[in-house]
Amino acid sequence: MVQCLPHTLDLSFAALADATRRGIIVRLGRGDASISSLAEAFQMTLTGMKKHVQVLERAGLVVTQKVGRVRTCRLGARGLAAEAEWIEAHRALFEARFAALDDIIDEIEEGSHD
Amino acid sequence: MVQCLPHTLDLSFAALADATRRGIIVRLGRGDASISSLAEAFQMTLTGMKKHVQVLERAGLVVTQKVGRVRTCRLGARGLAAEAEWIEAHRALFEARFAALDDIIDEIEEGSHD
DNA sequence: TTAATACTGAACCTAATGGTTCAGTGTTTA
DNA sequence: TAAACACTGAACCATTAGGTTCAGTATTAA
Repeated sequence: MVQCLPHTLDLSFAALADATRRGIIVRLGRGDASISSLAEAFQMTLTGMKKHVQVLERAGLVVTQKVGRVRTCRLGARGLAAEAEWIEAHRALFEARFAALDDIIDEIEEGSHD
Repeated sequence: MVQCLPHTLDLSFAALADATRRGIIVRLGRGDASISSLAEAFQMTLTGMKKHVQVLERAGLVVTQKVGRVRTCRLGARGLAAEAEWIEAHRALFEARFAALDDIIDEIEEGSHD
């Protein structure tokens, strides 16, 4: 279950690697928003915001729907489950490494007695 | 506590957005490794691997140390804590949104009775 | 029907990525 | 001391990212 298509994680981690896009996620968490309201909130052109939303959409983090002339953006159903799963699964690696390192340090300190 | 320097998350999420670099993390979880052994494992030039390691190092996910002619890479002490924290904190946003959406769907279905 | 709104697409710009090769430098080994 | 090894740095290349402007199109409001 830990194993998932690398492609998906590539897209979603890349999407999260930008402060504006993380801000968009936070904003959409408080309610759906149009492209233009997001553009205004983040002081950016419509075109620029549309690109950010597209990045989030390709990553599955946001879905959009156009009604009339307004495109409404909302958080995607996929959520952050896959990303949370990868990070949690690999956090253990770091901790295990440091447990091992601590043992080594203990050994060194016991050996030196300074 | 949830709020942290955007810069750090920018770097670490960007570092995680590449399958090779995620692979390096997994690999280092099984033990420290030199640049050249990583380069061989991932079928890449030394120079290419060094760049990946630098990206991970700038993100604080990996630390390196040069002894003699060998640079040894290991997992960084920072771990994935900040990234896990952001993702977990914002996972709730998605879920809350979908709880709200479910309510709306319930209302629509109760209204239509088809 | 005209004007304003909301988006879209193409084109452009600069900087960063992800890789390479090639020419070093310093370290070990024979 | 000479050869092999492990890395380093500069230069290059193609692609992508993150933004812009400008010129549309479609929708809504007056």
